[in-house]
Amino acid sequence: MDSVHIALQMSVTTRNSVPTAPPAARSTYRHGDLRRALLDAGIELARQGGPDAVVLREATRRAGVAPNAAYRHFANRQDLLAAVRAAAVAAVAQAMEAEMAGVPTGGTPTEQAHARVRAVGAGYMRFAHAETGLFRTAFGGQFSVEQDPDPAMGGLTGLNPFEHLSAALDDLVKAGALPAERRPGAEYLAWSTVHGMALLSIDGPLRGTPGDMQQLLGQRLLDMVERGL
Amino acid sequence: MDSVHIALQMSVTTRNSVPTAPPAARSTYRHGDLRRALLDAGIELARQGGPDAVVLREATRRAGVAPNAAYRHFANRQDLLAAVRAAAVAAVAQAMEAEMAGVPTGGTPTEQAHARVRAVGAGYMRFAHAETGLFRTAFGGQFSVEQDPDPAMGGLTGLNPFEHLSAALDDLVKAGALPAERRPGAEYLAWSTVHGMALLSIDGPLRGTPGDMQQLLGQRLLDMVERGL
DNA sequence: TGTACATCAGTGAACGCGCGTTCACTGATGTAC
DNA sequence: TGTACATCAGTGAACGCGCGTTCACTGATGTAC
Repeated sequence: MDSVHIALQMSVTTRNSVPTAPPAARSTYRHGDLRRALLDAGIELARQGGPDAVVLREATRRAGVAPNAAYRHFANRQDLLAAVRAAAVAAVAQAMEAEMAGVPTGGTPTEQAHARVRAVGAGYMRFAHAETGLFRTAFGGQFSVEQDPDPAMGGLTGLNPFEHLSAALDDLVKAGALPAERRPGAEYLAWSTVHGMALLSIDGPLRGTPGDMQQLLGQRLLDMVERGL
Repeated sequence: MDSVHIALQMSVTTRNSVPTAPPAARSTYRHGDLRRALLDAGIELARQGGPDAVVLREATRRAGVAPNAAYRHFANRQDLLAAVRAAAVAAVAQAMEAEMAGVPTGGTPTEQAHARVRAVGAGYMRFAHAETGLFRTAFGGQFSVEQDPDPAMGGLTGLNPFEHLSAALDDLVKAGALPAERRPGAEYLAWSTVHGMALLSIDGPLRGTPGDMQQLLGQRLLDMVERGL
């Protein structure tokens, strides 16, 4: 979980950013980096309340700026939300990367490949649990991630979550652990599975279930996918 | 698809209802069955626009009644929405029942049991596709269906969707097609899978995909579950 | 190096919106005698 | 069978809300000469 959080911080703060101006009681007339400040505020809102909580006026309030100032940097509310969404998707990608970084390097290529697929899925579910609001922002409403990939949605490796999954499945084929004729469309089968469990854990009947219980169910789910694919 | 639609109509109109008063230009001061009219209007709104479209004022408008008249029959907007949700969940149950009714009666108990599980899953996904707005209302936001079952959420058999799934899995065990030690929690694995695909088809990357393609993917998904459980 | 000026980031005030909900009411219904 | 009355379903008007967005503006910045 902490790795998830750290990954997120990195995506939010470290990436391509001029150092942010002091957030409280700006003394200068110009803000310095209002776009970044609004985006950060939007991300924080999304984190706490999901996409619907990304409210233009609240973001400007937090940035200490008049409501309409936002229109210098975003075309409208949708535009801000899209930027927040991209950051949220990128954070998912980083959660996957963090999970993959923990995969032991030993073992046969087949074992490695399986471990990577599992890491991708586990990262996805773990993120949903640890950063519910952002997960909802990324994948809760309408979304598409696969074609015309937006670089802003990539993690540190530049790959977005869908691309991570695809790559892992390709490896599975290369390692001979997945028959090539079953490869096409397999992303959607695997993704469905993990996506469904994430949502059941967040919104559905698994909401109250303790974390380690969910962890366990998640593992069984991944077993099922591994066996069933 | 048509079976889904018919099932829905039944849940909406036929069940436990006094015949609805003529919807246009009421002449009497009293409405006759305003509660039912508001519920029907709410269901129609949900069907077209999901849960957020269930707007109190719009429902009263459609019923030809002053906005505050709704408060004679529902405590508030939430209360109306909950009633709509129950109807939507019941409609899902009926979609499953319609699908199960199509299962051929021949075959071994094992084949039968497998076919029932598949029918439950297929009904769920088919409903999501055919009645997107209602599906979102039933299972799009926060929901729980399993404990303290609300009879309003049952289909014609009285079972709600979760109970249908549970029963089908129990049968699988009885038929010897699922080891008993794997039974606990299996609902959540199966449900996750199908739930995820439903949402990916509605909101996600599979949105544009033609129906028969989705049908095919759905079948592959069910294959995977069958093999993996 | 100094000054005039264009640029454009942020301001202040205001708008229209539709919503959920509350108030004191009115008029139809059905029940008690 | 007829009348008085309690009940309560639906009315009409109004409220406060926070939102997104537009307008004409002001004041700091950096560039051209």
